[in-house]
Amino acid sequence: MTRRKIVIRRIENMGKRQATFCKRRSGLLKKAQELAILCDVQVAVIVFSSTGRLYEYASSTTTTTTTSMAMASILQKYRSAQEQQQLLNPVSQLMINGDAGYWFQLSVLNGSTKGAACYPPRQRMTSTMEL
Amino acid sequence: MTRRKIVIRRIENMGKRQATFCKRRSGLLKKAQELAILCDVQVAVIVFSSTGRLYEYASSTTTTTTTSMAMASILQKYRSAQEQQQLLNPVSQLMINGDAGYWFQLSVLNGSTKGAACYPPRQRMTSTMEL
DNA sequence: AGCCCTATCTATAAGCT
DNA sequence: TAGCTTATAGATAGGGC
Repeated sequence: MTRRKIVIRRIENMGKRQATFCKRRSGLLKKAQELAILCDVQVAVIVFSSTGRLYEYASSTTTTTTTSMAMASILQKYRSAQEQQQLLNPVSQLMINGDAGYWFQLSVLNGSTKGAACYPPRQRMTSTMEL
Repeated sequence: MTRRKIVIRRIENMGKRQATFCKRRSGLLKKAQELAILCDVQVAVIVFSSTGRLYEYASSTTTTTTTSMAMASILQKYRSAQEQQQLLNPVSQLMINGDAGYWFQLSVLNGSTKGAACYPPRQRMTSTMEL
């Protein structure tokens, strides 16, 4: 982007990587806010540094007074959207929404269809789990 | 940014707003991916258009093979981080993590402190709810 | 670890299809 | 409504504190 063009791959030098992280992280959050304001849409961004530190942005509405509330609202909507998608095309993904409270399992095994849906989930399903 | 400088406020013209949304949305998702790769960090972006259409990006790991899984992983981590924050400073927020399975209610009413925590949640709490 | 500087690269507003 | 073009605004790599 600037004094020299760079290739998009992991920056090996730790100091440079940290410096770039600082700059680009702030740039990303700014862009997210601009998008939300300019286009009047809901935007959520979550970033975890390699040390586990959290940076976030969530566009707010009249009913969301804090970042956490705004984020919660968007994540709620995201979960709903994922459910819709799952219902429309149940076999497209073995697992969705690993962190949500809703679970749908639909799979074809040995020529017979087995299905299960429960809320709240009793057990997390993974792609390697035997059904 | 270009032929003319613009102010960051809602674009009133619907056609222009849609066009800008299309461009900036793709720009944001690209920047998110670049940040994740360059700096080797976890990044999640969720965007909902005004019509409710979902656009997303989630940096993947060796254990996340789909976008949904990658997103789930990051949202899981986000929820954990929010819990940590809440435990460190319980009164800082009335509600956190509205879409998660953990709930903490701590509030001061009429001079007396009332607290409650339950999992899984029996009822969603809002900022206007009587405790 | 975070700023400043600034040359350079990238994103994108307008306009047109 | 999604692309294409181009001039210009914005982001940022490298370098120095």
